[in-house]
Amino acid sequence: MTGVWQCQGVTTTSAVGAVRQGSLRELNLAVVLGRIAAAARPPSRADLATDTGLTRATVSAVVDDLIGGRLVCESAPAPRSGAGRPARGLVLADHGPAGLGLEINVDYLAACVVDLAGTVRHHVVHRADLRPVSPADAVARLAALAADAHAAADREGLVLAGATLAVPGLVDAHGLVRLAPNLGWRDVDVPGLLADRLRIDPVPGVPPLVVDNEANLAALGELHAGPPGAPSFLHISGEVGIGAGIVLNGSLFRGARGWSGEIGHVPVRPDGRPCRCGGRGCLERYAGQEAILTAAGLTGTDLPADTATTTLAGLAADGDQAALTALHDAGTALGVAVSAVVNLLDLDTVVLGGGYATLAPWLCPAILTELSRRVLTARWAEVTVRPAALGPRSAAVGGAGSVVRAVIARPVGWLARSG
Amino acid sequence: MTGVWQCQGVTTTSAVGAVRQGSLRELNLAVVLGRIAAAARPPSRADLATDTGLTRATVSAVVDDLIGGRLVCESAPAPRSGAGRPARGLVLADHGPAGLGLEINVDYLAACVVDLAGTVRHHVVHRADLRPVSPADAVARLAALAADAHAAADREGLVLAGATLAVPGLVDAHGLVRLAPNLGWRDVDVPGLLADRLRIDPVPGVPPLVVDNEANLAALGELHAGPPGAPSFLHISGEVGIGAGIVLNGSLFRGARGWSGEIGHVPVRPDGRPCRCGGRGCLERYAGQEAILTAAGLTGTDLPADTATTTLAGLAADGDQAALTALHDAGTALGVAVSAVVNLLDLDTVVLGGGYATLAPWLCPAILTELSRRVLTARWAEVTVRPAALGPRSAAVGGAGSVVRAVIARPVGWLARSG
DNA sequence: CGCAATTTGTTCAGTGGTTGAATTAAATGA
DNA sequence: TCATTTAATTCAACCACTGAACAAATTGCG
Repeated sequence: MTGVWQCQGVTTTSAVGAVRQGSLRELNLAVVLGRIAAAARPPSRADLATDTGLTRATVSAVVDDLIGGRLVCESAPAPRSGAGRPARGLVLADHGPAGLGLEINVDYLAACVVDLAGTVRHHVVHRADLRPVSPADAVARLAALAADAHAAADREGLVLAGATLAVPGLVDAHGLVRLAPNLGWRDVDVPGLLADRLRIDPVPGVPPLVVDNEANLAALGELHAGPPGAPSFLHISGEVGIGAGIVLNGSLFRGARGWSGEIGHVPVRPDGRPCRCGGRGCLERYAGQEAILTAAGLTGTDLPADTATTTLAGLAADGDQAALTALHDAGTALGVAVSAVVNLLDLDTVVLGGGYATLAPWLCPAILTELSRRVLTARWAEVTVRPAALGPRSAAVGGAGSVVRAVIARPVGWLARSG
Repeated sequence: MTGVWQCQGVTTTSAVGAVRQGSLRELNLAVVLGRIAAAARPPSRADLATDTGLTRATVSAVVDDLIGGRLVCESAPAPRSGAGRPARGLVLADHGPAGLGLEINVDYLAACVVDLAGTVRHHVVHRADLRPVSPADAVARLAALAADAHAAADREGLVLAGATLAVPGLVDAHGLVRLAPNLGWRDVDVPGLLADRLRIDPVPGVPPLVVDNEANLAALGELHAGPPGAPSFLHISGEVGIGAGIVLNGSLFRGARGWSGEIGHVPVRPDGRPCRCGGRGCLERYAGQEAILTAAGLTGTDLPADTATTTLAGLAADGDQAALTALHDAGTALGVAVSAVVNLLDLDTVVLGGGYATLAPWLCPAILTELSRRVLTARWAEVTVRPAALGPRSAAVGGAGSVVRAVIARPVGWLARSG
């Protein structure tokens, strides 16, 4: 008896819709555009044909549609070795659809524009303490930043296809911010306040405004910034609270209600300090921004959070003992929580984002120590812990990126819109 | 500005292969068969047409292929209300392909046959302490059970399309059992020992033998036994060790290397009892079978594990204080670990399987108490904790089910095989 | 310089599979 | 008995992919 032996079964094709006649072209448009987006260097039509298994004739037809829709451009012919007609490289258009990324956080507002290729074409961060500001006022200020971003996009020949707003809290399926504890918000209808001010010409299949948790979007940003593929990793955002975005097999896992990633209340000392969540010994009480700053003796200085983090990093770099101890202890607590996650999900990568991105050099050793002690499979397979590629404040960029990914995933919507 | 407002972004179409001409029919065969499998009552061709969006003509053609391939049968016309030609109901064939499920566990062997519809057509459990038995001998005994199952399938007109073997340990991508601690196995090449004895006529697209972790397969069994849909839940198997199968959006999540679900070593008392994994205060030390039995005063009785569990359940039912306390404490430990998982993944359901299935009535209250204390979103959304629908020892059934799911997910393989 | 070799991209008749409308089939109800 | 209603099939039309042939553009060798 011969056959291919494999351990893991076939992944069941999750309720894919039926394939109608027209869906055929629709799907192939998405496949070809996806390959162009994922390719390391500009592929030729012939490359795409061998890559996808389609014939060159089909690929040419599909690419013609994509070029006609201004999603793809022909780049300068790549320098080729060997004989034969030189290939014409295909790249994502730098003047087509773009995504608008927005963020409301505790101590800043942000807006950015990301083009199809994932390049950040515009990015503005506006520092301000938003805690004393009403939701309506905060949204009004954000709308001004969004208008600037819109103008910048116009100047660069980009068309905004949708917007994504990152908030530090729980968001329900309708975009309602159910709870943003560190902002003091509860049941705020952000889409209702913001939607009419954005003036986005809707693209079929692309939601004009998505509101999502900041940690989720930062994880998405990390996903798109990294090499193509379907990685699984945990992205931990250390802001005032601690949130995590979970990327599994290349897509964000949001949980049954979109509220996944609440790692801040994993117990790391079950009989430890009481937490405002009602539990005891939650991670947030040992590795949250406040806990670290207090342990390092930086409390009461009334610095903005990001400045305090930078100060702390500076102290640690200078060898300040209190800072080093505080960071080591926080790293240990993080390590306990992360070990549980890695044991459960068998992840091979943990990304430190938000404030942790800056503090990563001093957090990593303690985290790795805990991982090697507590992860059952540590002997066979390494777990990588690294700072976020996009650095802190990446949620807006991740959100904008998710808009263009939506266009790339279903290009027909865009093509139908612009004749 | 109008449009659909939604919180969560579009799920990116994960690297789907290109759609060739022939794939069209291939995909629609899968879609239609999937709907027939998922339907609550036998659907008619017309039902399928409105359901899938295909035309009735196309559905008829597709269904003809499926009936010709003996995957689907016409059932007796369903009693219809109202006028009109009565519909002919379509059901999965009870004489077509079937799956062989096998299990090697610490104290029993099992083999079963499951047909397309998910009905268990044959099931044999052979009790034996496998710890003193060599892997080769254990596989030889299992092969005898498998031969019986094969004969039973033949008698019922079923054709085995593939086999799945459940083992209580870590399995790598090649089917190698890297470590089965409670069985004392290490780096055992089970496919090499078993494959040639199974005599399975391979079906294209269906792996002839899959080896997987027992907890994963039990979770798959639970998934298929439940209502159709794409649920997310955690299935906890309490055997000698504690394993978990994680089902996310209707598919099993296996992790980067297939080793997800190691919940037994989540710390629930970080400075608690030392564990053989090297950590301290692991869940297994508080809610593992040994820990519970010891706490209940049932240790040293040298009973087989399942008998001991039944005995314990009997004592608890009779109000034995030691048993009740032991179960309450185990439930509390489980609740701490489960809370962490629920906070992280936002699951709405936790299923108690393996030995826990029997003990669920006494474990649930303590688990629910911890959940309500520790889960941040508990106020908005309930978490259901329930015993496994398939009961204990469901891994073999789940494995057999995963074989038929593979056939349903890609029926062309089967159709190509049998003219 | 010229020509074969090579690779890219396009053209075009052919085909598979879906489409939509018309038709047949089989029941209910007035 | 016949109009009404719903189910399923038939068939010409059509859409998008296929495969082979062809045109285009470059390298390399004599």
